[in-house]
Amino acid sequence: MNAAVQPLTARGEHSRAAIFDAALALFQERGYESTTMRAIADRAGVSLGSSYHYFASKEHLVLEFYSHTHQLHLAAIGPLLAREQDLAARLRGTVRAVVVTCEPFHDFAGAIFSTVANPASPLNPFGRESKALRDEVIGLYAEVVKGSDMRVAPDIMSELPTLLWLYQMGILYFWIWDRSPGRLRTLEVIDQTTDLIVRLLGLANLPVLKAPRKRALALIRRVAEGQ
Amino acid sequence: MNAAVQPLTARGEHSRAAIFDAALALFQERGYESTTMRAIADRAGVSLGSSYHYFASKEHLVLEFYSHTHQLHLAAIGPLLAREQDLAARLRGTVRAVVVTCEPFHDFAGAIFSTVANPASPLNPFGRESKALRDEVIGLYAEVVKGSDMRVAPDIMSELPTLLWLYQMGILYFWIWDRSPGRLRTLEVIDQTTDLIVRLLGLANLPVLKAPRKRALALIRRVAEGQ
DNA sequence: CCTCAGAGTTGAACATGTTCAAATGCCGGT
DNA sequence: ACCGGCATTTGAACATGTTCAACTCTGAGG
Repeated sequence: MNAAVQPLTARGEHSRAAIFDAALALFQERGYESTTMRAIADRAGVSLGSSYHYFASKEHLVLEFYSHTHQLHLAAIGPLLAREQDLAARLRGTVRAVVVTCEPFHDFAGAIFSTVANPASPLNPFGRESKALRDEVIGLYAEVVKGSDMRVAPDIMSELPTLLWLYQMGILYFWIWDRSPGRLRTLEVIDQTTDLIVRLLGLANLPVLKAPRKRALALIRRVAEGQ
Repeated sequence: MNAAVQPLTARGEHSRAAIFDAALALFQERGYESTTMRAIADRAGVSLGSSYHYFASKEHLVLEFYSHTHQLHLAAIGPLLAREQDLAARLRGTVRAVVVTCEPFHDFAGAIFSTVANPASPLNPFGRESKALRDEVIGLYAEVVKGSDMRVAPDIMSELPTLLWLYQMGILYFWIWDRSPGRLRTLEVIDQTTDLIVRLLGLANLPVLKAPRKRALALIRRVAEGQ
C-alpha cells in the first residue's frame, strides 16, 4: 500500500474532492461494504487507478470522512463552548453534538467501526495515521473542561481529556447499535453519563477519597502508558 | 453466504476437523489476513469448495476458534473455581487465565477483534451467531460470583455477569495492544481492576450509597436493554 | 449386485480491493 | 515551437473471499 499523494495542481485537487464526495454519497446510499471502489471512481468521473492515487485504500477514504465529520462537529459546538460555563452542560452538548452530527451516517457507521478496532488498520484510533485527528479531538475535550468553571486538579486534568475521548468512543459504539427512534436512548445515556462524570469529578476533591483517587489515577496511567 | 453444514458422516467429520486444524495452524504461522482460504484448503487436503461447505466464511473459522479457546479456558480454571472461595481470587484467576490461554494466538488476535467489532459481522459479540458462546461466557462469570463467599444483592447480581463479560472483552482489547514482555502489563492491570471491582461490590452494600447504586443500576439496565 | 438418495467434493467462475507500468496532460525554460 | 520533467490518469492484471452447478462417493434397500 503506497502512500497517497497530495494533489499539487488545481486539477488534482478537483479530482481528489470528486473522489471523496462520490465516496461519501455512495457510502450513505448503499453502505460501506456495498460501495465498490469502481463505483466511487465512476461517480467521480475518474478511473479506478486515480482513486488509489489520492487515497491509499478504501479505508483511507473513511479516515478522510472522520476529519470531515470532525469539522462539522467543531462548527456545531462552537457557539455552545463560547457561551456556556457549566461543565456538565458543555460536556453533554459536545457529546450530543457528536451523535447528532454523525446521524446521517448511522447506517454505515457500524462497518467503519470494524476497521477502526483493528490494530492492523490505518484507521485504528491508536495508530500513527489517525494520531493527528485523535490529538485534535483530545484537545477539544481539554478545551471543554478548561473553558468551564469547574476546577480540576492537575493530576486528574492530565488524563481527563484522553479519558473523555475514550468515553466518546464508547458512546459512539453504543450509538451504532441503537435502534431506538430518533436515537433517543443514546441521548438519554449521554445525559446520564455526562452527569455522572461531572459528579465524580466533584467527589474526587473530597479529602476522604485521596487514596482511592491516587490509586485510580495510577491505574489509568498504567493503562494509558502503552501508546 | 449459505449456512454451513454439520458433518453427518465420519468422513465429513474428518474433513471439517482437518480444515479447522489447518486454519488454526496457518493463522498462528502467518496471521489472519495473510492466511488464504486456498492455503487452508491445501493444508487440510481438501478443495477450496469443501472449506465453504463446513464454514460459511473465513470469519466463521474464527468463531470456531472462539469456542476452541473457550474450552481451553474452562479446562484451565476448573480447579481454581472448585477450590477457591474468595471472589477477588476467583475473578483474578479467571481473567488471567483468559489472556494466558489466548497468548499463543496473540499475534493474530488483533485482526480478529476487528471483525468482532463490526455489527455486520457474524462474529460480533452481540449478534445471533455468537449468542450461544456469549451466554456460556456470561454463565461462567455468574458461576465465578455465585461460587464465592461474597454476598451480592439480587439487583446487582442480575447485571453483574454481563458486566464482567464486557470487562473481560475490555481486558482482551488491552491485551491485544500490550507489547510488554510476558504481557506483564496486562496481568498487572487485571490484578488491579479485579481488586477494584470487588472493592466496589463491597462498597455497594453501604446504606449511604443506596441512591447512587439505584441510579447506576438503572443506567446499566438502560444501556443493556437494547440487545 | 443394482439403484438411488443424499452427503461430500470439486474447481471454474465471479466480485472486488489493490498494484503498476505505461500513457497523457501540463507548464516553465530555452 | 520544442523539450524535459513532473503531476496526473489510465485500465489491465493480480490476489483472494465467495458462489455454484456438476460430479463422486457411500451405504441402505431390494
